[in-house]
Amino acid sequence: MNLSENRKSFYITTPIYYPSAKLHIGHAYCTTIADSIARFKRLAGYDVFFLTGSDEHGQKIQTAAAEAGVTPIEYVDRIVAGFQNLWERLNISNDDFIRTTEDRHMKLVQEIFRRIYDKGDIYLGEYKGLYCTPCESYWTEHQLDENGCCPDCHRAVQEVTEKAYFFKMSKYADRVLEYIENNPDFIQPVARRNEMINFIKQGLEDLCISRTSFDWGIPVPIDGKHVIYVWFDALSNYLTPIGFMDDQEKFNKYWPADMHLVGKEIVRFHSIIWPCMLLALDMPLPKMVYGHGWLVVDGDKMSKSKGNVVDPNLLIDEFGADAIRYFLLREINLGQDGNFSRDALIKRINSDLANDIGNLLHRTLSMVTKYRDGIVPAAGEQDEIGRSLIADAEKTVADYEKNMEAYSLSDTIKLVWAFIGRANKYIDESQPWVLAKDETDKAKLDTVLYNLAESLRVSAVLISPFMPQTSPRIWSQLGLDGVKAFADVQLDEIKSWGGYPADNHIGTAEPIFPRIETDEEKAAKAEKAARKQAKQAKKKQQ
RNA sequence: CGCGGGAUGGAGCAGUUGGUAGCUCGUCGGGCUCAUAACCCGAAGGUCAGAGGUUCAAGUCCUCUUCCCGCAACCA
Repeated sequence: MNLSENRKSFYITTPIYYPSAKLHIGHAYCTTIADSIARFKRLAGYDVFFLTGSDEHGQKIQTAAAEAGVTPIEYVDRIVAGFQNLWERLNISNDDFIRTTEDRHMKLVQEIFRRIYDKGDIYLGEYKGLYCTPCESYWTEHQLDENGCCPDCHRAVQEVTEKAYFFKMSKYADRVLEYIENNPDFIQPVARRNEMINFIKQGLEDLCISRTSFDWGIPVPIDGKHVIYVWFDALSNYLTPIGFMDDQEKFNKYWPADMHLVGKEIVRFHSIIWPCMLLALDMPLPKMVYGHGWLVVDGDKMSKSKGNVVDPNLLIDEFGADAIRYFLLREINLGQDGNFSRDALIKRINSDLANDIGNLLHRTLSMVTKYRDGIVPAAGEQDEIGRSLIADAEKTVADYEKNMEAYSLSDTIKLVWAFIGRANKYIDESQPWVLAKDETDKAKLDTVLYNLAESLRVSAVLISPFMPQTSPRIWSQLGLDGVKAFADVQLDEIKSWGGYPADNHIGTAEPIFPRIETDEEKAAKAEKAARKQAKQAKKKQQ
């Protein structure tokens, strides 16, 4: 019998991003969160499906492509290649990448349109909007500039009416409200949930789902003059790659989704419009919509006009993917806005990555080399300090799982780093350099070295959802490649102490995170060190 | 009174069902030398935006005020 048949499934999605421009650090943030959760779930033994993609239709794309002198599909092909490249560089482990321009998706959208139409929940009506003719765009009243004109070209807009298909969303408002109220965890965090409840209580209007003013979209199956407008096209992406049209078994395994991770500004679409659509299709609703916060840059909202948009590719070039991932996940509390700054990033890299875990690995390997010719000995009897370290490790793994199941990523990372700190302290407490001087302490030193190697093995596994590149490097330096490929390691394997094989030879040691020093920092550090040395020299003389 | 979020030691943040205010960085002092001028210990520093109220007890609940920030039917 195949064990995998019985595994619990877990389906997680990010929004599909709009390729009108390059992705920025905010997109990377969202996708990194989803990736870390997906990786954790796999580590914990779940059968995971992790989806991201791109939302490629609409007026904006059509216009941008025309300006660039290419066809819309040529235009999006190029930008979407950039998306995929970024995810590769960030080590995003998505199981599929959905593009709304793909055949498989267009067929699905037409199918659900037809089903809901046949049911009588779609009707032809009139869409009234404020239209800017030169820009060929509709605007809402709030989007207009201070003079009530087009926010792009600042010319007058006119109220225009066009025929459009509408989805009877109002019909499902009560049922969605009921679902939200009966499922406290459906919308996270709670602040967003309250907002949504309020919003529905104000009453829902029917939703306009087609346009005739542009044609870069999926044709309405019953009316060639119309293309399907945004929500039916975009939200339904979550159904396409898991077999809605062609693989019922797969579909049943993964639907309903366990988690739609979205930015806070689109919580409404995912927690109201999307459930209404699913109800019209007589389908189960997703278990959770999680609205994460936004990144502000040095305290300012990121925007093109401010020119402070952060390009994740440049950050990866400079600091590496894992450092960026670590910073985003550690520094920002899921669900709240968070601040991104270069200074804070460098501080985190130096203190947490270089000093704490990097140096723990380095000093451990160095002692194994120096005292035991590169072989991690079997542990002798554990003394009290050793036992406390072990107890700490086991508690850390248990708490880790609890926190990750609750999606408290930042708290989880703090827990792991508390353990790394504990291991560093263990070295000071047990003073291996003293033990090394006395042959009668041989067994004690063996135990210390073993405990450190094992602590690092545990740590490498714990950090792997967050830093998927770093873990295998630690694994390799610990000499574990020949024992087991890191990719096959499961969380269960660190739940009890002693998994590091005794008498194993370590690999080649090299710093995993070199410190990043600006010139000023270097100077300040040098000065401080000099002062300290002078003081110590003076003391010796006395 | 459109809806909502935030205001906590120099900086960035935690504070679960109300019960002596924590973390990281930085600063200062000490220890150690295996290590990436790293690591470990200790200290200083906050009347928790302001005012009032509930309570034996409030950063935590209620009211008001001030300031910042989102959303307001396609900016993650």
